[in-house]
Amino acid sequence: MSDKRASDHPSPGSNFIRNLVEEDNRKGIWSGRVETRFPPEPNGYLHYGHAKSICLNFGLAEHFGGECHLRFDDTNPEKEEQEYVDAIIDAVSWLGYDWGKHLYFASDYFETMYQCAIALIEKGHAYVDSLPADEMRALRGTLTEAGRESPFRTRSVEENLDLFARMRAGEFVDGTHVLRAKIDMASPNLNLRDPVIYRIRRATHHRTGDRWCVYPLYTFAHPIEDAIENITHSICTLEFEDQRPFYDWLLAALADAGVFERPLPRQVEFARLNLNYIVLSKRRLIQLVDEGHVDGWDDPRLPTLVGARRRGFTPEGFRLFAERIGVSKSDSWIDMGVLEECMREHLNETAQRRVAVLDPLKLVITNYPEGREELCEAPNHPLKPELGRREMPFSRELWIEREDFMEEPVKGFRRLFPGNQVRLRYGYVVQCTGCEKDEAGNVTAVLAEYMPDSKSGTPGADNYKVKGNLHWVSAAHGYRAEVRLYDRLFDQPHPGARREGDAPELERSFLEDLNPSSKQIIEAWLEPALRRAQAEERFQFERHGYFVVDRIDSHDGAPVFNRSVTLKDSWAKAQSA
RNA sequence: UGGGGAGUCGCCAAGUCGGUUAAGGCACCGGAUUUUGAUUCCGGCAUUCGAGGGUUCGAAUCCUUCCUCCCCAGCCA
Repeated sequence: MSDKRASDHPSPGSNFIRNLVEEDNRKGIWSGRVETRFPPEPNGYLHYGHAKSICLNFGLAEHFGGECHLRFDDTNPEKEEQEYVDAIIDAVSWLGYDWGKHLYFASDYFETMYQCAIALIEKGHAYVDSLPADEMRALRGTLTEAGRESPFRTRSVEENLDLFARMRAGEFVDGTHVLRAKIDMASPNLNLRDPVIYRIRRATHHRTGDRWCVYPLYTFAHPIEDAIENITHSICTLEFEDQRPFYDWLLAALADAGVFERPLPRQVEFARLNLNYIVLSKRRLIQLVDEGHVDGWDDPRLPTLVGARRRGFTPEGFRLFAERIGVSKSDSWIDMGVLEECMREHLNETAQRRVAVLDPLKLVITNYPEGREELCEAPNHPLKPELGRREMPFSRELWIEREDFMEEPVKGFRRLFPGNQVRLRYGYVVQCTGCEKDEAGNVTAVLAEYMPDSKSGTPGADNYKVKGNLHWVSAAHGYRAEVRLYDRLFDQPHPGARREGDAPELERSFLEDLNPSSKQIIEAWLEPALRRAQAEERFQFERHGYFVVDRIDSHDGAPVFNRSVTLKDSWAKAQSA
C-alpha cells in the first residue's frame, strides 16, 4: 500500500527510462551501477537531435551517480574522419558534459571483435558466405516471404575459420566473402535472417590506417562495444528496436562462449527528436551546406551544435530543453518555439542588458542645448543589482527605433506621436511636438521637448506617469556596427511537406520552404559600452532580444553581433493578428 | 498483406501490477505588478485518455475487435 502511494507521486522529470533503471536497480541486476554511453559515428557534425541524446545519456548517469562514456563508433572507414572526432569532442564538452577517462573508439576493439567472430564461428554460430551481394539479397526474402539459406551456410567450422583468417589476411578482393551470423533465414524479423557481421573493405581508416581490410558491421560491433565497456543501459533511437533481438542473441552467445560475463548490457530505445521549422536529416543538412543555402556548418541558422553556439544558444538552454520535452517512445514533433523559449529563459537570467537601435530614426530634443551632454545610469540587469551599472551619454540628438514613432498612431500605440509623452529609458521624459519629412513624405526626424525635472533617479522623476518607455542611443556617442538578425531557416513547419491544395502527385523540395529573410545583416547604432564586448559574450538588447558577439568575425574593439532569439512581443503579435 | 513500435488537452508528457476530483511544462486566454508592450505574479485551460464492445461495485489502466501513424528487405549507422 505504501509502495502504491509512493508511485502516485512520481519524481519530477520522471520518464520511462528513469523508471526502468530504477526497476533494474531494485532488482539489483547491476548492483546499482549505471553506465551509459553516447556513441556517435564521426561522420558529420552533431545537431540538436544529438543534444537530446547527449543530455539523456549523460543526464541519466548523472542522476544515478553513474558514468557516461563518449565513444566513437568508427567501424566504417569510408565515412569517418578525424575532423569530425574533434568537432564532436568540442560539441559535447561545450554542452558541459564530462566523460572523464571514458573516451573510447570502437576501432580500438577491432582485435577483440575479430576474436569474438572466431568464437562465434567455433560455436557454429557464424559462417563465411561467398555469395555476391545481389544473390544474397535475393535469398533474403521479403517482408512477407521467408528467406532461403545460402549454399555456403553448411560450411564446416574448420573451413569457416580458414576462410575468415584469409579474409583478414587480405587474400580476397572486396565483396567476395562476408561473415554471417547463423540464426534463422525464416525469421519474420529481417535482422535475424543471418545478418552480415563482417565484410572485406580495403579503405584507410582514420585511426587504424591500413591495418585492417575486414570491418565489423554496426549490428555486430555495437553490442560488443557495450559489453567491453560494461555498459548497463545502451540507449538508442527507435529504429534500432528490431535490432534488439540480435543484440541479445549475440551477447548471450558470446557469454555462453565465455567471452563476456553476465549481466549483459541492455538496449533501450527512445523516440528521436523531431523539430518543426528546421530539418535534422544528415542528407538535407549536407545539401544546405553544399549548395550554399547557408554559410557553412556553423551557420547560426543550422541546427548543428556549432551553429547553435555561434547563434548564441546556451548549453544550459539545451539542458532545459531536454528536460522539458521529456523522453518517450512515441514519435513526436516539438515546436521550435519550445527550444527558443528555453534559450530565452536562460538568457533572461544571465545576459546583461544593453541598448541598440536597429532601425534608426533621429529624435531631436529641441529644448535641449546644443553641444550639451550628460550621463544617464542604467543597470546591467534589472533583477540583479549586483551586476552593476553603466553610463550612457545623453545629448540633443538621439537615435530611436523607427517603429517607435507614428505620426498618426493606431489604437493602443503608446510610443511617440505628436502630443504624447514617453520616457527615454534611464533618461528624461519627452513630449513629442512633431516631425520632419522629406519631399516623398518620409519621416526624417522626430521632434520633442524634454522635461528638465524628469530625469531618472532624480527626486521629481516619478511625478511623470507615462506608458511608453523607449530605448535610445546618443547620435554623437553611439557607434555603428554590424548586427546579423537571424530567424528560422524555414518558414513552413514541415519543410518539403505538401501544402493544402497541392495536386496529389506534386512533390515539393524542402528548399522551397526556405525562409528568404532568415538572415538580415544591418548596421545598428550601439551604445558605447558595447565596443568592449568580448567574443561569445551575450547581451539582451533591450526591447529587442538576445545577441551574442560572433566568435569568428569579431575583432578587438569591433564586435559583430548575432541575434540569438527575439524577446516576446505581445504588441507586435496583437498588431499582426 | 510478415515482424517490431506508438496513439492521454493546440505541442510535449506523467500516470500503465484497476480505486475518491486525469500530474507537470510549453502555448493560449484573462488580471496584477513593471522605467523592457520583456520578466515576475495570480487565475483559467481534458466529465475525458485513437474508436467500438466486454469484464468489474469501480478502467486511461484488464479482455476483445477495429482504426491511424512510425520503423525494418545496406556487405550504412
